[in-house]
Amino acid sequence: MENQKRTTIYDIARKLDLNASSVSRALSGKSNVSETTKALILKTAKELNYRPNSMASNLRRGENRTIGVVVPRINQNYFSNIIAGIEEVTYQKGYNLIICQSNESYEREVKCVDTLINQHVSCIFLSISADFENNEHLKSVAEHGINLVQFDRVDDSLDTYKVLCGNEEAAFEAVSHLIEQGYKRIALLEGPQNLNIFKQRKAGYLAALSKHGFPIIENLIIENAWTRELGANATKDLLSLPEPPDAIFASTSDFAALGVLDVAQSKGIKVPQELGICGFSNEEFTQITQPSLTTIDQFSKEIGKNVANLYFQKMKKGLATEVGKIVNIKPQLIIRNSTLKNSV
Amino acid sequence: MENQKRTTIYDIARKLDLNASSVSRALSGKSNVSETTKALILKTAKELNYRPNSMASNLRRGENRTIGVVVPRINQNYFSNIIAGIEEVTYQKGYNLIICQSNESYEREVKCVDTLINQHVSCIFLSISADFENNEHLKSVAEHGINLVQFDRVDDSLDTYKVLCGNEEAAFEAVSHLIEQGYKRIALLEGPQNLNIFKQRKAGYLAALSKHGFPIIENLIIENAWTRELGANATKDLLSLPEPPDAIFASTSDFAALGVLDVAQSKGIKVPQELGICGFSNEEFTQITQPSLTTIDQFSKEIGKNVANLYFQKMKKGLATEVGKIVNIKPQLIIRNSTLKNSV
DNA sequence: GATTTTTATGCAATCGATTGCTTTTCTAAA
DNA sequence: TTTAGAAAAGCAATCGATTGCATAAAAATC
Repeated sequence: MENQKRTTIYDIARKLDLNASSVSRALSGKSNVSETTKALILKTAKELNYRPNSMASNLRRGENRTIGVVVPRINQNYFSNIIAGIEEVTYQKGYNLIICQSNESYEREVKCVDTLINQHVSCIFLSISADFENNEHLKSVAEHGINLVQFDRVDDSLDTYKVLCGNEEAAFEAVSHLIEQGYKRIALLEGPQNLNIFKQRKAGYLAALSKHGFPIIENLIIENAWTRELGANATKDLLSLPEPPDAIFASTSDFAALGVLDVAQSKGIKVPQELGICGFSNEEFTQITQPSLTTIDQFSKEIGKNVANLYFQKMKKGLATEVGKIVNIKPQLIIRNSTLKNSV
Repeated sequence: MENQKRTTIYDIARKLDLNASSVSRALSGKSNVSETTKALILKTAKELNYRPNSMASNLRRGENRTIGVVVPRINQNYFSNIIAGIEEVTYQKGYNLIICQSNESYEREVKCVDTLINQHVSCIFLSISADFENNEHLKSVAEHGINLVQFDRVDDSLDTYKVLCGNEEAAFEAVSHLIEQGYKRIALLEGPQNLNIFKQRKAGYLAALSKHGFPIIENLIIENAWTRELGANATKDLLSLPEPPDAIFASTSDFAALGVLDVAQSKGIKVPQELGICGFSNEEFTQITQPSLTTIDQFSKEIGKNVANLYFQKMKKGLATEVGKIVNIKPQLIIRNSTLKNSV
């Protein structure tokens, strides 16, 4: 069963005493085949259970209707939603997706990109890994004539198409909201600063503080609190300060915010009255916690769609003007109970 | 930039005044090339920024180190974890993944399988869509000499490799647990019965009832309550019965269980004292709800790994004995507060 | 009926890498 | 120095589909 030969256009041609070229033309709907033979070819193709060999036609045409996607983690809500968004568009265009995950490892990211280059994909959609080192591999993509769309975590130094998520803006809004609610000492849980998204979020935080004339207190800024556990640890540290914060902006993720909530609850600290909490990403669970968590929705599926559309609508058509190379998906602050100090 | 030619083995051969076959042998590490020329070839390959064209070599070798995966939805925790598990194994074996989602549509599932067949993938890993109609497309996979591993939602009538999840067993355990906790009228939220996983869960429910001498009450079995909303609606109906249930087993998903909890809370019904709730899948949020939800963990990442290993360890090596064609991943009942009537 | 135009089909090269077979080159034994 | 045997390199076919060009057949025009 394994080694049976698949029928090729030659098999069809032989059976009908035709030339393979006619078969090819008939199957691809070209005009220069008579209706009768065309019908005959289609019929026997079906009879012989013929399937085109995309490897052969891709090779000949020098085009591969396939797009490679590289994300840090497939099974992270944010990314799997982006992929779903991408898939929605590419499927409808008849393109396949090859999906790779870098597992947040730079080395692996490079390998993924390499395979995709070898595969001759038409385009690569990529979001860089947490331990990003340099962009040689990304340059290499362009050198091999492959398009590149970066999204979310991008390398700014490269002039490629990008889909960004207004991180700074969102952080600014979130912190402003906390200030408006009357919180006075707002802490920040920040992510690895080699990723620009985290830099931007920090920048938004700082901008909001300074706009409202709040001092920047270094003690209230905690590095690398990315997970639930790290968020919890950071919170313990923060709350044992002589002057603890009255709000924590977990700019890394909702998971970190959940860690904050864990600690607050175990210490009997009232949220939002004594402690405001704001997360980032609008994970499903944020509306289920008690109290529900204020967070930022990034419209991940939208991002995915935009990434794919950027390729199909701009790059592929050669509309490579400098205008519109960067798309910004404005995130939205979702205000929930965990920061509504005023309304309680 | 788009239309630059990529360097081929011929370019390398020409530059070194060699034949392409030597270049090919050198690059693929074959023995019959002298060490000196080999080194020379490797050097110039690097200089010319050479990348092998997998389309060409796949075509020639008649083998594509690529595996196709078809799932109902990419962005569903359960499936994205399975994919992550699959990817872990396939990556390490140097295989690529082409990922497709059927969006629970039979028509689309067929199309996905078709493209994968055209792509000449080595194997297809598939979980069938909710509106499954027939298995013609799956038969067709085998007819084209492509391996098939079904997982989770499988078509039993086909003799393929399978990874199953002990649904009946799990449901049996869950319902037995409810009975042990003293619940007397246990309702079932069931999923579309054309998917055998839901049939099996129902069977487990019925078996547990009958083992403990409980009557089967048709009114307490609600069809097709798959989402949070449908789960909520079903709960409203159930609770307005003259003799309402004192426990609800949401065999469809944790989302349905969440819908149950929503209604219970809005009606002021105490969980678990007045109403026990059990979900299915161990979604992240189930440990966050108040009370936390009893559910069933399916070890989705494990399932993915097993699917991939089944292919690499058994099928590929031709160990296609009838033994071991089916792997069962035993799920685990996670008991949380939503069903602990006794301990309160 | 002859000629031009259109349409249908065939031929052969091509995409890039692989591989069985042959030829050349080198090494080592006689 | 000759020669058997091994190693290295070349030749050419192949994988399956596509496509420009040539030829044959049919249709349209005069």
